[in-house]
Amino acid sequence: MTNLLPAAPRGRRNTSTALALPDPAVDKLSKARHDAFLRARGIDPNGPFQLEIWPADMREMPNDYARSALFTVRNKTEPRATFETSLIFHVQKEVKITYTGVELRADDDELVWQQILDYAKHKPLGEPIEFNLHQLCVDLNWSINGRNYDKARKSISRLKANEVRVENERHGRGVALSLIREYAFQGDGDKGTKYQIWIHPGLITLFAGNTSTRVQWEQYRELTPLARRLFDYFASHKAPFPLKLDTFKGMCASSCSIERKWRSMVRKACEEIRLAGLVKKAWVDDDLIYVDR
DNA sequence: AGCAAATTATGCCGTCGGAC
DNA sequence: GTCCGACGGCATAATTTGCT
Repeated sequence: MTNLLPAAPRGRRNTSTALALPDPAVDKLSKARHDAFLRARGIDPNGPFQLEIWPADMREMPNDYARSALFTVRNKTEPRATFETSLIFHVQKEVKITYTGVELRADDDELVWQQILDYAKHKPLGEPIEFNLHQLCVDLNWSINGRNYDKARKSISRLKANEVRVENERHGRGVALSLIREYAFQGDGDKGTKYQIWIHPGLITLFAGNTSTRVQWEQYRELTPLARRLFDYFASHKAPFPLKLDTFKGMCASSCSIERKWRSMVRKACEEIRLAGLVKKAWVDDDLIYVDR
């Protein structure tokens, strides 16, 4: 569905490799460790970096994001919060994510970003990708109307206006980047529909090796936000440990204050991912969420 | 009048609180 | 546990308005 994009330039038609290492103050030791990390995963640390081309019916997300509260689930009556270098909840203690910007929700931002990455996979990271809002809405299965165009515009703007800092021991160094590095559009900001987007090459760190998760897009994009986050967790593990109800609540940054209510919502989400055919079985027992894939 | 665009009405959805 | 309602976003239908 990305036929408005040119075919992937596979060759080594290089843009400046200086782009590849944007951090001016990176010390040699940390760079060496990071280079080794990339090399060990078959990636030339000098770039150019390109996402692996996953199948057209799938989308991909870094595990470090999938298991964190970067994308939240809250009632839409609750206004989006603003964060400034706030520590974002993460299931694993050894991963530290610090976020600055407007709260991103699983309801829209998560899907929009995944779709944009799908456009981006055809080119080396750092090169502009082009699409229009009609295409985006079709790919998200959002109906084509002005409101959804506006929703997409706002989402793109939120994805641009943030800083996500990920520190994971395994990476060899931390990365701080914005989910969208830069974008341009044609025409009026409120009405433009043709977009150009640049993704930061540093994002490759989060995808390097076996550190990201692929999901069946058709089913995934239809999930309710809560079910989507639940599946994010299960999908990102080969053999998922049972997840504590409370941990999952942290992962969603939910503001639900009634324990029983939370339990019942999660049970519904379990049923939903089962019905979607994404898992064999998912259930809540005592304070744990189990899955059978 | 004839048509399309704009506006309004109606009903559904997901999260969350609360009643029983 | 089930059920219902508030809330605001959304789709769709029904209706009005504006233009030629």
